[in-house]
Amino acid sequence: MSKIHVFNTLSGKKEEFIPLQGNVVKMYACGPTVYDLSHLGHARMAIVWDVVQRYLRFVGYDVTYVRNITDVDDKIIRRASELGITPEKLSRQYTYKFWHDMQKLNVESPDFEPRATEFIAQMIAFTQALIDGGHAYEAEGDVYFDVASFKEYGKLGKQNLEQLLVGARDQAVAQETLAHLKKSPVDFALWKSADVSELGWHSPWGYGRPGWHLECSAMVKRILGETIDIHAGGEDLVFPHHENEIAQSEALHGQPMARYWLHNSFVQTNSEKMAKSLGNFKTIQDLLKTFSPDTIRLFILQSHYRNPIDFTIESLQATGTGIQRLLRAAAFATSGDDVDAEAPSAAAQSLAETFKQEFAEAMNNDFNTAIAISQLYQLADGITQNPSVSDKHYLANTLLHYAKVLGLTMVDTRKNIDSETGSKLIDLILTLRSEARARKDYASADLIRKTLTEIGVNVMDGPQGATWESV
RNA sequence: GGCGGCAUAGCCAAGUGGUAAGGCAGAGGUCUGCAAAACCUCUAUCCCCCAGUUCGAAUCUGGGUGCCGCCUCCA
Repeated sequence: MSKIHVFNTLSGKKEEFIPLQGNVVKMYACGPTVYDLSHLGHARMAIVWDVVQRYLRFVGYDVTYVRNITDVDDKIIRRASELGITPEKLSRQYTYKFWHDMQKLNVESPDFEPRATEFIAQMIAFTQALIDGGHAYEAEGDVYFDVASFKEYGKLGKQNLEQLLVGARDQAVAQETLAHLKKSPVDFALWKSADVSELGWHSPWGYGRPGWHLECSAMVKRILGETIDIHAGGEDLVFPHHENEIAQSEALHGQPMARYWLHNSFVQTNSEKMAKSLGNFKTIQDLLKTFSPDTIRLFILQSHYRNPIDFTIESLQATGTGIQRLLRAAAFATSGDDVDAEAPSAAAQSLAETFKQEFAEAMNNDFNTAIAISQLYQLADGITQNPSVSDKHYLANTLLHYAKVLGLTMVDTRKNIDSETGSKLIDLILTLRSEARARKDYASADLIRKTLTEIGVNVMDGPQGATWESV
């Protein structure tokens, strides 16, 4: 089997993936700031890194996966005061909603899901250590990171410090309030002072709150250690968020913060970034009203994670139609009773082997889920074309197994009728209809079919009688 | 202004030197009382434009054009 290669933002190249310690993989993904409902963009982040950690486990790595929740932030505070509730209440509310969305989308819970407010002590200690090491300074209750003290600043975002200073100078004019506190306009806050009436904590520099960038550095250090294998997140975090994390952590520890920096691209609408600030987003809650979790997941995984996805209802619908073929082929895994009596044929075993190789090849190549999914479709064709029941069963189990590596539930939602009574009623009606058909009373038969269609039940006449599915 | 990315059929989307995966839609067919579904078959002489390197390029180089992201909170 080929080796895993990943695109590392830090080097700008695809590199072979070699964890620091043998089989152990330490992975951290930046999660959401919980001040509003999660949208399709958050779903992409969660699903992409969910698949990466699932796959790494699948090939045998001992993975510790951490995804944080930012629950202290200016936006949370602002939003809470608009709503007249406490920031804690607001963030807790949206944390629960995020968890609910994740569960619906079949995103596995991370091994650790730290919330920033649980690690304030570590953040204060981190900041103090940076001050002691000469990498940070206090100014009127704020603490700033001294960018000039970290010579590699800009290496992740490929930013030139002089250019940044030019840009920052313009910013500084607009934000004079802070400018006088910083040694350099590009210095960023580790700790921000706050009024005691606001959300905050006591620190050696007075009452205040941690800076956003510091949160991740402190939590990574506390939970995973000084050097981790994979640090992941949305591409908008490359600069400045991850750049600043690197500056803080590497200035303090003198060693790489992460071996591989992986970034997912965005979901766009009309070729424009989907974002709360632009008001063009689709919430996960909303989408789940119309589309199945598998449809949403497949839609996201059909594109490579580093390419933008242009979201349209039409393309989601197209994905939903396509997934039916996968589900039908997978259904052979459970149908048939005495299927295990015969061993799969050599041809079927060979097909399965080829499939597994192609699947691994795709995933090993920077998690190319688009290719992996196309292999799923080809396997599905192989299943429907194979006349042998035992082969179908064997291949369908392979299909299911690998679909689940991608986090697809493969639950066929089409037979969802509210109750057993309802199902039995429909079965009864269809029995009556088939009697009508036997009498060549097609007017009655068509009336029944039309009426059932109207209430969302599709009737399909086949050689073995009629079957139905609820849509 | 600086940095980075993308441009492949009607739509979505893989492919980074060897002659265009896959999905949706479309066409034809099988089945059927009809329909739907299912299943089978077909569907880009060509990969934004120009020039170059090469036996050979969608893939590499140079130059254009268009679009997007980051540089400010953002997955």
